[in-house]
Order: sequence, then structure tokens, then C-alpha cells
Amino acid sequence: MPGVRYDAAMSRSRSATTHTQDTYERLRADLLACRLRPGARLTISDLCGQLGANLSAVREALSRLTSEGLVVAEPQRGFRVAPISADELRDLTAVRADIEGMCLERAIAAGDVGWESQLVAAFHRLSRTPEREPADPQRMNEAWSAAHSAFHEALVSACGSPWLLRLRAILYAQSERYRRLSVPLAEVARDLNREHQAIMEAALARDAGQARALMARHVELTTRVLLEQSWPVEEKRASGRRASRPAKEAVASAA
Amino acid sequence: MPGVRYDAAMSRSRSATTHTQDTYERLRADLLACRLRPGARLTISDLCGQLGANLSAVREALSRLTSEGLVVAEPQRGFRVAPISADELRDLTAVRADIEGMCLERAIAAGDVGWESQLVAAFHRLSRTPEREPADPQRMNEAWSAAHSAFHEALVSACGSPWLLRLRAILYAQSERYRRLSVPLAEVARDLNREHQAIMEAALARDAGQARALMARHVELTTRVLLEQSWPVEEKRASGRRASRPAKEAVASAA
DNA sequence: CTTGTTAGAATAATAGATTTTTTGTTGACT
DNA sequence: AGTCAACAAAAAATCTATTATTCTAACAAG
Repeated sequence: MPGVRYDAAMSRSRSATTHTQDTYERLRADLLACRLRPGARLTISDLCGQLGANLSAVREALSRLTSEGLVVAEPQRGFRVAPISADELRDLTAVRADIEGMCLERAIAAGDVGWESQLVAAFHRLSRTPEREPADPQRMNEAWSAAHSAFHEALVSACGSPWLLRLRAILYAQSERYRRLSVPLAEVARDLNREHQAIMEAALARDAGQARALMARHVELTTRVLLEQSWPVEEKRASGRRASRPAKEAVASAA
Repeated sequence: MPGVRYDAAMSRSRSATTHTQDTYERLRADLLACRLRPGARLTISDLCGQLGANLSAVREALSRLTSEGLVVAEPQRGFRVAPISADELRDLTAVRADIEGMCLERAIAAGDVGWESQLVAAFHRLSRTPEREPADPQRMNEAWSAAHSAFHEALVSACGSPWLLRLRAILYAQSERYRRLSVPLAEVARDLNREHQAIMEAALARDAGQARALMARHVELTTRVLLEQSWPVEEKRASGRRASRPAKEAVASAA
């Protein structure tokens, strides 16, 4: 009787992932997209409702996010979304420019034709994806965000050092939150495609110095845009709401 | 009646920290000291018994350690101590040499006399602490380990970049596991005090180039010692035990 | 003797209930 | 009026029970 094999296949496909893992990924996406606002209190029971998960799952997911620096835990007072600040942004940008540069240099030294091809493909996809939601130009297009991440990953994928790539990934995720906040601000002004293309061409030409310089400028430009806006992203504490919403500080995607 | 204030003070002192936090710290210490061996299966219920904690606390602690790369989670199969390998050690060492160098360079540029004093103090303590347990020279002295960590932290504390220091801390912790494994191997052969002193003196002399070079050599030496030992740290799988112990792969401190 | 199957035991994942701690509010007192 | 303590409501932390999955090993068939 082949019934058993069938059952096994079903159960395996049913739980390729675990409930906690799911919750973690959704929370992480909400954090990176700033749908959960920096500094906001994260009430476990609310999150359970919004994500359809239970206490344990949410708590575990938040614990993981704590070590990633996207959430902060305060001993008997629960979790908050990690705050942001101009100082941190400056620091983060400087460090990220260095680390991305190191990765890029190694990738340029070690990359083969497979790396080149994937890079070209990632650039093509990115350049053909609109940066903002066609319906609402204030909002970033999720597909663009994914393509942008994939392009930067392709650039450094031949780096050869798992640890360097891991550090890079941490910094990229942190920067993503700030990038999201800058989107509603800088309307146009900037030709991102040209910047990306220049970095790619320097990389393909194996000009490590030029590639690093362009990458550093690319990373720093987003930061400058955000810092020049008189820093409008501070957490507003206890400001009287206009009664249009309940007293939720944070609004997740899964409501 | 002042009874209330008294109660409040008591309850506050009773729970300066949370149970989960405790569990996390103890597990982390066990991991860094390799009392939990790389690759070993981490059975939640066993850990509960050894640490006197409950499921949730252990699970949360393990989740945090997962993002730190000290533990790996396998979807429906629980947690394992993160494995080690010669390849990873080589990578880790190279990256850590770079990052420590960057931190050191910045600290040398920015450090004031307070930094110098703390560095001298940390070196003094380290140099007066025996590296190995006097009773059992195969085992590393915990106090030395703490002093070593404090010395390296003092070296870079004036770095001025929280993110760079954070990356450094991740890499330092990872290296600590390998360092522990190398202790029973390299009997003497090496004058660590002299190495540390040389780095300190270069730093105090504000010779960034020299300090970086010495730091890199320092980091790489431990690695070389370990790699030259024909890599004796692989996880032994399912080798028949001599029946002296139960089938526990991992033995924690709190048994 | 090897390979594959299956029942049972062990363990991980999930869910929910209970206990502490914090927080916000009311009311007494200066 | 303003300050401080007691109380009540909310939320976090802890603990326990239940369900689902994996692992072990015994057993049957080739």
C-alpha cells in the first residue's frame, strides 16, 4: 500500500517551515518596511491577533529579532521596535560603506563569468522595476525593494567570505529601515538606475577602486537626503491623536 | 506607613533581570567555553533540567543565540550547537583581523588619556592572571578569559563607532569558541603577555600601522596553532561510548 | 544478510492558563 | 493645587498541557 508514502509527502510539504519561523519572517518584513515604527511599543497580545500566532511564537520571533538589532527588549517591560537616530544613521552609513567596499573588492578579485551574468540579470530586473507604487507614489514598491536587495547581493556574491557577507547582511537590513523612511521625502532628484549601472560597470571592468568609491557614494547619498530633511522621523510621544485611530502605536501588515 | 516603599524596593531588586535573560547568559557562557560542544544536539527538556528553567525560557534563549550564530535551528528538529570547521576558522580569522584593525585604528585616532589609562589597567590585570587553571593546566582559567576579553575591549573602546564595535563583538565571541579548543593543545610555546604588551605599546605610541599589524598577527597565531593540529575537533558521530556516560552529547555547567 | 516498513518512544512545536510586574487612576492628605 | 500612596487594569513573564513530528529499533520480506 503506497498510502504511507503519500502521507509522509503531505506532512512534509505541509510543514516545510514552522509557525515560529513564519511569524519571524512576517515581523521582520514589517520592521524593515517601517510598518512597525521605530521606537513603538510591541504588545505581544496585539501582535498575536495581527499575525494569527500564539504567545510563544511571537515571543520567540521577537527574541531572534532582538539579537539582530531590529527590536530591543526591556527586562520586565516587553519589546520595542529598535529606535533610530541621526547619530546611528551616520555611524551605520560609514561602517556599511566600508564593509560593502570590502565585499565588493573581494568579489571583483574572485568573481567568474557566472557572477558577471547574475549581476547583469539582477541589474536588468532592477532597472525595469518602478521604484514607487504606481497607485501611490508616496509608497515604495515592494518589488523594487526586493530587486534592489538582490542587485546589491549579486554585486558581492562572489566575495568568498561567508562572515563578511553575514556582516554585510546585518548592515543592509538596518539601512533598509532608514531607506524606507527617506522614500516619502526625496521626490525625484536622483537617478538611482544610473548609480547602480555605474557601480556594475566598474565591477565588470574589474576596477575595484572605482567600484568602491561609487558604492560609498551611493550608500552615503541616501543618508544625506534623509539627514538634510531636518530629521523628521523622531518618535512622537503621547501626542494627542485626533481620535481617528485607537491608541495603537504600531500597525502591522496583518491586521 | 512606609511598608509600600519597602515592598517596591524588594520586588525591584528581586527581579533586576528576567529568568529568560539568566538562561540566555548561562547558555551563552556554556557555548563560548565549549562546555556545549560544537555540533551537539540541544535537547530542550535536558537543558531545562540542567539550567532549572522552563521550556519557554530555554526556547527564547536559544532563539536569540540562533541569530548570534552560536546555535543553529533546524525546522522541526530542534536546535544544535553551531558547528565549527577549519574553513570557517580561516574565514573568521581573516575577517576579524580586518575588523579589529579598523576599530583599533579609529581608537588610536580618537582615544584620550582616559582610554590610555583603562588600557593600561586592563593589561595589568591580564598580565597578572594565570592563563590556565593552577589545579588543572589543561583547562583555561575563567578569570583569564574575562581579563583577555576586557583587554581587547579596552583596546578598541575609543573607536567611536557603535556599529563597528558591535560587529567586532560578534566576531570576538565566535573566535572565543575556537580559542577554547586550542587551549588543551598548545602547551606553552607562546608568550601571550609579550604579544599583548606590544599591541598596547604601539597603540599608546599612536602607531596605527604597527598596532594593526601586531593585532593581525596576534589573531592569526591562535588560528595557526589550531589548524596545525590536524584539526582534531570534528564532531564524532555515533561512536560507541564506553558506557561510562548516558547518551548525552552535550554536558552543560549546571548539571 | 540487506533493505524497507511500521509501531512505539522521544522530542519539538503549539496552545493556553496562571502568576508577577508594571502602569494608569483615583482619592486622601499636606 | 500638588504630592504621594493605595487600588485596579493591562501586559509581561512563567509555567503546564496538548498536539504534531521525528527518531529508534524491532521485524518482515526479498
